[in-house]
Amino acid sequence: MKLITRNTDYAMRALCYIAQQTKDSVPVTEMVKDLAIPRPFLRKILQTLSGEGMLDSYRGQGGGFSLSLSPSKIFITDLIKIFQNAIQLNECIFKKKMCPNRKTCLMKREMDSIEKDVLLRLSRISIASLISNGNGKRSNRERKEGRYGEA
Amino acid sequence: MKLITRNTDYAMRALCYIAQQTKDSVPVTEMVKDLAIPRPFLRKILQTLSGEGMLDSYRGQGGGFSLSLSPSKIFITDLIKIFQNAIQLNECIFKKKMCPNRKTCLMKREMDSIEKDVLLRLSRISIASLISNGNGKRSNRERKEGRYGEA
DNA sequence: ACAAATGATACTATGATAGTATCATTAAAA
DNA sequence: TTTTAATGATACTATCATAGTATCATTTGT
Repeated sequence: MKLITRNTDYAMRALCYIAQQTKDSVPVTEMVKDLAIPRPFLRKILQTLSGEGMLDSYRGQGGGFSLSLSPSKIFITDLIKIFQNAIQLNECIFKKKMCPNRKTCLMKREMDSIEKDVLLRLSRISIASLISNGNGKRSNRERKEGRYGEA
Repeated sequence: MKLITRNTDYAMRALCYIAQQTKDSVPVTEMVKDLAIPRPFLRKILQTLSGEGMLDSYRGQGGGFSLSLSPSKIFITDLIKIFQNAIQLNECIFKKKMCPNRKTCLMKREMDSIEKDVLLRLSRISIASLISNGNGKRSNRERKEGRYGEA
């Protein structure tokens, strides 16, 4: 019963990471050093994000990836849509077989409502809201301390 | 991204079914006729429910299963606990690596909160609330109409 | 030319979920 | 007392989404 898969998880981390860099573009090699993500997997994920228009990519030496959108305009639900087939918590498990005296069974109604609520809440979490100072750039102090603190 | 697995789903249906019968005990053979669940799978599920103290079982000819508890005291979260290892929607995916300037990252806080809310809501759905008249017994009219209506 | 990057794409591995199979035991009924 | 219809226990197999790997082609700065 997981809400977020690795794909989505890693994508979030990578986007946060890129958002926090000052460079024009960030190569995979650099991300792999800081984020604990297998290189080929991360590569695939970034390619997907690039294909989906969330990242701009630059080939060749000195190339890498940069955000196509402002960190405040990238939401977790966007990533879930890309990496997790269905955002469907239920699929009318009773298929009209149960709850004979109701137009729509309580189960389905509740599940639909829960799902709607979960998605609404996830849709409010942006990349910007996940990084420290919220402006998408990492402060010098943060950069100097290296990696991400254990706090 | 499923909240409810087949195990849980089938268990719910079976419990609803049993709750709606007037007999003292309901054999698998009978359930299989009405519910669209593979017999050996349903058997396994019922055995589990029996082992967990949610069903009483009677062996031998004329045997079967009956509810150990009132339908109003059996909740979906009970079944999820039995059949779905973790009721955990997230597992602190950032593992303290992100959100350097916060004691607890927004992501984790939000996910925990969402999870709590989902579970609270699921914990309110009882077997009784899923069956038509709520008293755990099927009316004669309902029984006569056979199966479960498409309404 | 070389090195360092992404693009495209096919492949493998793992694990949870889903489902099957079989033999043993019980108990009512013929 | 034998048969039959039920559950108990338990081991096995199948499927599928998730997770991850591998490789060759292309681009581009030095």
